[in-house]
Amino acid sequence: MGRWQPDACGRMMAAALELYDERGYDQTTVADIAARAGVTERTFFRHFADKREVLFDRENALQHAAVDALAGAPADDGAMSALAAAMDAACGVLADRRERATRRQGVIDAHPSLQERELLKMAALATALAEGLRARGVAPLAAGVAAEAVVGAFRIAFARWIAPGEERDLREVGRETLAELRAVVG
Amino acid sequence: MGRWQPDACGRMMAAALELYDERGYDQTTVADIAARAGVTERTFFRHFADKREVLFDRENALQHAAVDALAGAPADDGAMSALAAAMDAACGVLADRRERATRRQGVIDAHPSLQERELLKMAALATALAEGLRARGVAPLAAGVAAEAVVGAFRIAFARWIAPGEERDLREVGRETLAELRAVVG
DNA sequence: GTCTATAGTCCGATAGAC
DNA sequence: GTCTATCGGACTATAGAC
Repeated sequence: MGRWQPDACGRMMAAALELYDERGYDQTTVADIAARAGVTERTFFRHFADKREVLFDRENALQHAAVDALAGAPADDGAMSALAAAMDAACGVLADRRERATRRQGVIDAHPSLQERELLKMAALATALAEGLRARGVAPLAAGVAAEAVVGAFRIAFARWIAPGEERDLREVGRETLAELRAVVG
Repeated sequence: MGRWQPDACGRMMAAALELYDERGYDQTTVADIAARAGVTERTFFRHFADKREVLFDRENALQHAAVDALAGAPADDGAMSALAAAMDAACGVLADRRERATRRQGVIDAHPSLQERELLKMAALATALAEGLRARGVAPLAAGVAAEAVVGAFRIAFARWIAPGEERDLREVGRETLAELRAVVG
């Protein structure tokens, strides 16, 4: 065992979520987070680009799962079928973390800066999915609008899933939301 | 004539766009903008919440035009027809400002912070349109997914419109993009 | 690990319009 | 007088530079 406690990154992420939740984002300084995680301020900024980024998965597990599922969908599936598989995969990543996802989203919803960062991540997801569709031979314009629509549906499905009283699995809510998208747009 | 030159707000917005364009967002300080506009730093922050906000219309003309058009659509129009009217109205607001819109978007595309802010504005637009649809009697879930999809289409239409070589009116590009959305999702 | 620039806030003061 | 807009300076924290 080395000089430092292991998993400084994970400790900072946990400390940040706790503090943002307890006393609010504005009332929490990076120094507070670093102190609770047992590191220095400098270490925080070596791991995370800014105070917001600590709330977001640096591995981008959600995006990778979605993009992989898209690429793995049967070649003769249409754009929407492939996107449905991607959405299912994305939902699967979060499905067993409802508790933590709810707390995290509460923090994000409470501060516009955090909402902005989340929207940027979602936009990156849409861009990646559109790229994946084009790689499957979908026309560029169709790929763009379909990816945007499905990511929008994902955001809504997620919001419904963490709402009080919702008991279903995220994948089920996602499928229902996607069906609604087809119904209302088509 | 008073002690101050009129339209300090407009001068700051113009100065900011010029400076962000000329030397980049990071290389421009609020003091630079204030100096070029002939005001002090303090005055800048009285008008704009932060350094990013100066690039965004405080009147929210786009959102108002879209929401008004949505409310004014025939009562027996479905969600997508009403949203098409809203999109057309939104396109109309920008249609005769292609030059300025292109320059502004170039600045935004060059910096993630500005993209985040823009995405927040778009999310607000989607929320407002979803609310407008619910007021028209559209079911909440359908209203949400339809509004998200159409705002996504609007963003793509806008990007295509300002692309080099595109000669058509934004409204025409918008209608085509919306048709593509219906085709690929339905 | 230290140092610094700059974003952004808070206090109050002041000058003009009405 | 009230109302609104500008200005001055001090202050903290973020974020990047050295």
